[in-house]
Amino acid sequence: MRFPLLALLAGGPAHGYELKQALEQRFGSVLPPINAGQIYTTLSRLERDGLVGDDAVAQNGRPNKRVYSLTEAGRAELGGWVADATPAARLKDDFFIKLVLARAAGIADPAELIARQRDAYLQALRELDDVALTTNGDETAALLIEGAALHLEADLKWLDLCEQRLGS
Amino acid sequence: MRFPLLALLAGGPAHGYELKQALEQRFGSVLPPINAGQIYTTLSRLERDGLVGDDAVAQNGRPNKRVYSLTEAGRAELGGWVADATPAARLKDDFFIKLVLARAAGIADPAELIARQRDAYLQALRELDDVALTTNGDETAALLIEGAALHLEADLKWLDLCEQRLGS
DNA sequence: TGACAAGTGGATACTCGGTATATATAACGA
DNA sequence: TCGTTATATATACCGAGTATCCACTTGTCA
Repeated sequence: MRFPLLALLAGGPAHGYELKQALEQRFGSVLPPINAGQIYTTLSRLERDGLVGDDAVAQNGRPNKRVYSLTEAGRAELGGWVADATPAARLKDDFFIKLVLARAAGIADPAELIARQRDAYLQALRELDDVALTTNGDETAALLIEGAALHLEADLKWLDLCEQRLGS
Repeated sequence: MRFPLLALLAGGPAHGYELKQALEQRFGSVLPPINAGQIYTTLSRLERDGLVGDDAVAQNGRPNKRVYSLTEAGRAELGGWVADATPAARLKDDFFIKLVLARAAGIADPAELIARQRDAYLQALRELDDVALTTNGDETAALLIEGAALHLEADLKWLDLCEQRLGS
């Protein structure tokens, strides 16, 4: 959450609510709704770390708006994030851990686990197709969906592999 | 962490240190080392939730060992975990968010970002190959590595897609 | 033999991401 | 005018993960 907020602030000062809306506008059609609280807690951490500054703007009647802007340190931090490649991670897989441990404990048939998981992935793929139909012209959403589909296809291939190895 | 511990306890009562060793034995060759603290905090949460019970075992000189075992509720919870498919998730992608926001803020060239990310994925693939050479005969590790490789290949395909769409 | 590392066994404090919920007020339509 | 939605922020809480500390035993090597 830190860096997305910094990236948005690179476009100019903004207060929490604006940042939330900007994120929802860009990703809201496919990503789960953002919790407002997280925006504010993250902003206060960024401020604590000296990456953003805070100007209070008085409003009639309402509580003050807090307008955040990037500091030089924040701009540098953001530059580093953009310059560095995003780490790949992704070695740990929840289903695989379940498969291995459930087999070891003798509490499930691996073949059944794999079959059920395959059904779930296929179902998820179909749901992605449905979502894709509702996002007319939204390039960002379309790409996100295709990325998810590619990952699901990789997961399905992996299930096949697991089936072969564990069957033999 | 909760369910893996429950799954291990399905094989019989054990104390924290044994659970840590069991996990490391199965996954240690490829997954990052487990922090012991997390085992104990998770066990205490499981106990708070009534999923495991705790017998203190006195030891000469040392502090007591705490031997945990599954309760009926814990066994039921574990059964539910095994029976349900693991959710797919994976719509949110850190690199993609970076790509979209950095482009919008005008602080990076999308083509460059993609090129750098591709290099990083290719490098990660090579590193996976290296790790694969060191895990002779460990079926679990081999599968985990092949799964990671499949995901990286999906990521690479996705980068190609992003390049096409953003280039046009 | 004496020192130092490694193993056994456990606990606490802290950070971050995420969720839920509380609190005001304004605008707007039924 | 009454309820809903939008504006705007804040706090409390949880789980995952990391770092660090404690205490005692065993092995090992100079």
